Amino acid sequence: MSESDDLRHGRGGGSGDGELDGEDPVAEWEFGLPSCDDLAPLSQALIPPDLASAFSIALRPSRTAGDVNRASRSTLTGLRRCGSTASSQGFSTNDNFKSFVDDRQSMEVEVEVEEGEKEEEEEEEEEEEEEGDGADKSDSRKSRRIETAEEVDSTPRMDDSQEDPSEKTSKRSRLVWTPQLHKRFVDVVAHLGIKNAVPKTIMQLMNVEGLTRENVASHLQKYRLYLRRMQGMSSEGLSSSDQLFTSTPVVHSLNDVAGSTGHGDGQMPMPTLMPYGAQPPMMPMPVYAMGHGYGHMRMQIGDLSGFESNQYVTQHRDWSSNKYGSVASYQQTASNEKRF
DNA sequence: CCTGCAATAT
DNA sequence: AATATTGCAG
Repeated sequence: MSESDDLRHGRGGGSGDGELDGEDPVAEWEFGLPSCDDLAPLSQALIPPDLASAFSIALRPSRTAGDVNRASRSTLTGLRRCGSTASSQGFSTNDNFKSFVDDRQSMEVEVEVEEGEKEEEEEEEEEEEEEGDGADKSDSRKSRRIETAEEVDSTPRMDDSQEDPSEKTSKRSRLVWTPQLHKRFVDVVAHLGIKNAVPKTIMQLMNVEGLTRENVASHLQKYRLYLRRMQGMSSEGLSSSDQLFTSTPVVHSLNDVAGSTGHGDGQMPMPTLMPYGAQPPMMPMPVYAMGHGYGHMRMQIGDLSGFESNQYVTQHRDWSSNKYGSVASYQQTASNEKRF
């Protein structure tokens, strides 16, 4: 109990905290999220033409405007949530948020159907780095379900009969934290800094339709536990005094210290301190690390500063159907939080 | 009211 | 097993 205090930095009280009210965080939020970079060209075929032809796969015209548009027709639904919550907290920064919000349906949550089994989830997210020079990268990746028909429709599916996208009263089934969703979560958290990384704010910044504060809170709780473990281990071997100094380069408390730790790359934010080979036998944190079938743990960078494009070296195309355009670019000023 | 966290439920 | 809920303390 007492130990948990380090995480709570008294922000509760009342909403007022002054921190949120300020413009600082808000300003940073603007570029906070991944967007253009991730923008995986939906209109782009997932498989190279040559490869496709090699397998006699007919490349469909690709999902262009049509499909994309289809996937994004549920517009302002996201606004309702953001709007209401925002106002309740005095978030009048709509202008800034607008960037995200405006993009509305940036990402739909996926819901698990309890009785019905789970069909395939989203597609893959292969490591499409642009190593260019490397060239030794054969495309012999795993050619998974290549033609996953439409995927992202929109609006979370409820278990079966409960459909009331309007508002509450609808029992959202369990939310499935897909790697994409988690990534978004991590990105937001990482760039919010421990100070503002609270459920409500995270939820708002993630701007995922259907995401509730509870969803985030629950996930956040788990995420924190995970981080704690990591930190605990890494600092364990070192002199305990380091902890006292809180100057440990690691993600000391969450990821506010060196903004660099944030975002892994879809995986967990690995503290820069931990050697890649030093991974514990098995870290429980499935969803992100490998979750369902995404067992590839590619590099876990760990440093990268920021939100720039760096983090996506390994994988792009994330929240599939969303066209971020306005948000544009979190410049790199993203020195993000910390300080203060 | 909101957060964080453990325990507990599904 | 992964999430959701609940209860409690701040």
